[in-house]
Amino acid sequence: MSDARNTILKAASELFLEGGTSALSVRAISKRAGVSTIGIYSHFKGKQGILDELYIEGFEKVFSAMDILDTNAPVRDVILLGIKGYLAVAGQYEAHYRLIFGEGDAGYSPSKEALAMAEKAFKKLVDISSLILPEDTKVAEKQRIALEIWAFVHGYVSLKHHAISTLISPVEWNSLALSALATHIDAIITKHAVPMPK
Amino acid sequence: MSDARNTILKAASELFLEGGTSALSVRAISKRAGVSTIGIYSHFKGKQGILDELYIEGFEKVFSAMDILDTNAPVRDVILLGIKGYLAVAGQYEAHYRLIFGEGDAGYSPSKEALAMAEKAFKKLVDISSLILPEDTKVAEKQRIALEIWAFVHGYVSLKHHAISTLISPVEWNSLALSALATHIDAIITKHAVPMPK
DNA sequence: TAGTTAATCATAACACTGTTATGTCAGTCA
DNA sequence: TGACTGACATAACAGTGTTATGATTAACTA
Repeated sequence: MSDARNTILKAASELFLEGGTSALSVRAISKRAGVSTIGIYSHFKGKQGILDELYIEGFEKVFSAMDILDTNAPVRDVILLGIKGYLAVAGQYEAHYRLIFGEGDAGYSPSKEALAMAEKAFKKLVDISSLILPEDTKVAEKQRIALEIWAFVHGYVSLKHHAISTLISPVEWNSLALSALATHIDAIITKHAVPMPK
Repeated sequence: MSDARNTILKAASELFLEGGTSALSVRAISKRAGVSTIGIYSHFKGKQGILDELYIEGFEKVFSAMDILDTNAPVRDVILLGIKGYLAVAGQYEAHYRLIFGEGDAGYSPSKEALAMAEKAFKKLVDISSLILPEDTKVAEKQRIALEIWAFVHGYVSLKHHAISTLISPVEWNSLALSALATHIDAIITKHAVPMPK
């Protein structure tokens, strides 16, 4: 019953990792999975359904990469560790990452379930980001800071995917991102520092 | 001679602004331009050629948006003005922006001419970014800072395009980006400040 | 047990995509 | 005049996602 489903999903995931979205045609998936094209439609909601699964798969990777809350290092280093994990996942699962941010297949828009996964990951990011903020910080402000960090990190990843990346010296993008983020996080910390009581 | 060329290009640009990449099929362009599909291939290098023109068009918009060097305001404000222009262009020409950053049509990769335009724009960004750095700063360091700013701004724009944008309060994304960038630029300035002579 | 119902699968087709082979026609140049 | 080059049109090819049609199988029900 769910045997064919897993076979299809495995075939899709493999093709996706190998050749990205361009290698992910319905016929290619069904061929590798050893089923007919109609199988994609009886077990999933067509190609949209397949992409949804991969979208969720990608966010799960990101989610687990940020799983570093239970260390007792300085908060600054904890966050940088989370960013490092994010960058690693983005590099290792580039096709998934591109899909998540619309660089994979124009015309795909995530379903409700896929969006729920994205929301879950963002909440985790908010939790991590909150570590550098005073406890009584409002939720909106916490989200603002989390968005700030996310935008910065994602900006590096996305620029790296851009064709212009060849123009820039082949230095490690990840270390560039990490040092820039370190600077910015320090700026956030000092800005939100509890003022000394008079 | 170049009459048909302009007609085709105009039709393509209109379709692109109206419906993005999904509305930009070779047949749709030729139909609106009143020519045969083969016209796209005799006047351009197929769809790739059309996308190249739009890619360059997009970078030209970005380029001119950063055209604020000749003001004599504080450098910090000059840069923020450039960023404001960048954000405005990104919002107004979303389809172009998505195309530039691979969110438009997977499988498209810019030609040499298109990349040259991108390089030109990046150099301008480096020039602007250099305003907050000491004059004797090395080129590599200037590029590093420019990349930093670009990544941050682009990160906001790209996240705004992401489906998760609905999760976040509908506050103006641009003002969020501007305030975050202001914080970061201040951090850069203080970090690169010429140390007081002992 | 017999009959109905639902899900799975295969074949083939439809409408769409970018691209191109073929052929026509007009203009240019030697 | 004759040869050639470029623009144009028609139609086709190979690919895409999707679905209508029909066959087979499994499960549940009367």
